[in-house]
Order: sequence, then C-alpha cells, then structure tokens
Amino acid sequence: MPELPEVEVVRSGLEQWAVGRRLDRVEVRHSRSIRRHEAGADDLARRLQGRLIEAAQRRGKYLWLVLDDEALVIHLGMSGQVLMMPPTAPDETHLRIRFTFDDSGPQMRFVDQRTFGGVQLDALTFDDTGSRVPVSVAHIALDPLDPRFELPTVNRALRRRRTEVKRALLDQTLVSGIGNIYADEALWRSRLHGRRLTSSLTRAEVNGLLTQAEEVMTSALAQGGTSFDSLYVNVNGQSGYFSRSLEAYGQEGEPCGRCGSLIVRESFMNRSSFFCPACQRAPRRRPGLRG
DNA sequence: GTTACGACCTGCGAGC
DNA sequence: TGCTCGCAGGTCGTAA
Repeated sequence: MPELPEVEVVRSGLEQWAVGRRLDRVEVRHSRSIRRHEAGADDLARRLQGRLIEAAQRRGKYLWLVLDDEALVIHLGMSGQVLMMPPTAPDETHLRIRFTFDDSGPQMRFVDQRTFGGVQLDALTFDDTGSRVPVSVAHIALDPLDPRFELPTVNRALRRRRTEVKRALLDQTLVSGIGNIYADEALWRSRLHGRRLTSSLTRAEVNGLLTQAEEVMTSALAQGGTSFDSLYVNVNGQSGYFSRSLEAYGQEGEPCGRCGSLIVRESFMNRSSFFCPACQRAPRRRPGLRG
C-alpha cells in the first residue's frame, strides 16, 4: 500500500521523467479517478493541454505536479500507480487516465485497481507553515521527512489528543505520510501498543515513536519502498524490497525479532494491527472504551 | 471543535 | 467448476 516512502519513490520518478515536459492530451477512462475534479473530464483535459510541468512535489502521501499557478494533485489511494510507458505499450487492465506529452515520448499513466486514488487540478496557496501547496493539501500536516518537521510541536499536539496512539499516528492532520504498515513498524520499534492512550505517553515515548517512524520510512525509502504484490511499483513498474525487513506488519504467527514471542494480529479501525504481545504490552481495558 | 465509524472499491483466496 | 464471502485500507462525510 503506498505510504510516504512509496509516494516519494513515485515523486522522484516523475521528477526525472515528467518535469520539463509539456502536456498534450489527457484521456480519462474512469470518472471515479477524477471525482475530486468536480468540473469533469473535459474540463480537466482542456485545462491541462499545453501546460508545462515545472516540478514534482510531495507532502505525506499526496504528490503534485506544479503547473505555473496550479497543480495536478495525485493521490495513489490503496492501489494507485503512476507509470511512464512508451506510447506503443499495451494498455494496463486498470488504466484510468492517460497523459500524453507534446514530445511523443513516454506517456504518464494513472493505473488504479481499487480506484481509491485519483487526480485533480487545484490552485496553489500558502498554508500555515508558509509553504506553497495545493488547496486540497493545505490541511495535511508536515511529514517526518520534511526538513521543517518540528518534533517538539508534533509531540505536544499528539499528547494533547484524547485517543489511542495508533489512531493518532494515522491522522494525517497531525503527522502525515504514515499508514497502517509504518504505524505498526514504528510502534513495534518503540515497544508501544497501538491502543495506548496518547495522554498516557511521556514526552520521551512520543519522541522515540516519531523518531522511529522517521527512521523506518527512511530505511524503506532506501530500499525502494514496501511491496507485497504488483499493486505498488515505481514509475518504471519495479517493486521495492522493504517488505523483507518488516518486523511486525504481516508477520502474524512469526517470532518477534526481539524476544521470540509470536506476533499477533488484531482488528483495529476496520483494518489489521500486528504487534508483539510481550514487547508491546496492551493497556488495561477501561470501561467505556470499545475494542 | 474533537473523535469515531461506515462507505467507497476491486481482485484474490478460502470455503462450500 | 462456479459461486459467495471476507479481506486488504486511505480518505471523507456524517453522527455523536
């Protein structure tokens, strides 16, 4: 599933293969992939024709191509891919949008099996941090790999929340880029159970957790991201290798790399959480808390 | 304002 | 062989 490292791999690929090129035709093959572009497919195609791609930028799991005073915002959702393919290459089964350039070079293809992802053309604005970002991304917090990310600020904000720590990690308005996989990995590395209440965590515990989140995503980025299947690939269609380094996520029944206890899976927020029951002690259930 | 939860969506594998 | 069902999970709208 594309989280920060996977999206950064795609952004890097677009910087290499799309920046500096001028868009020509845009073919929308599935309306759901542009559902956030309310003016529709024809409007998107018309407004993109002839536009020069000036830069490829990212915040958290959102990436965007800068087009003068606007941006083409791309979110990969759960299964989205951005592929650079020769015009003669056969269409992918789940090809949703085809972007053709005026140089007749490789096409940019948005491929998305589950259609949770999508693109939209959006105005650029300045957010609270003074950064120039698309309007639709302005509410997204800085991610741990952003040089302006301030650990003490996020630490305070996280401990002010009255919720469980994994829920807070997945809240993109608090800290962005972290999804289910890296949340579980950061919690395992920090020896924290995801159901611990944020208000019960010490400043040191939160600092450790955020630092581990940054480190695990940096490691994943160095290995090209995490891939379990063909659903995540870079712009050249190649998979990353970090899934071989996962300690918790997807490791149900496998021995913990620290203590040898068997990794457990439990349902949380309509998805799965993986943790070591010995290293990551669950908090005592309190009356009134569901789960 | 904050928090929790369901809906959206499609392919795959398990079970019958 | 073919059908049904559960599972995967990021984001947003809605309810409390």
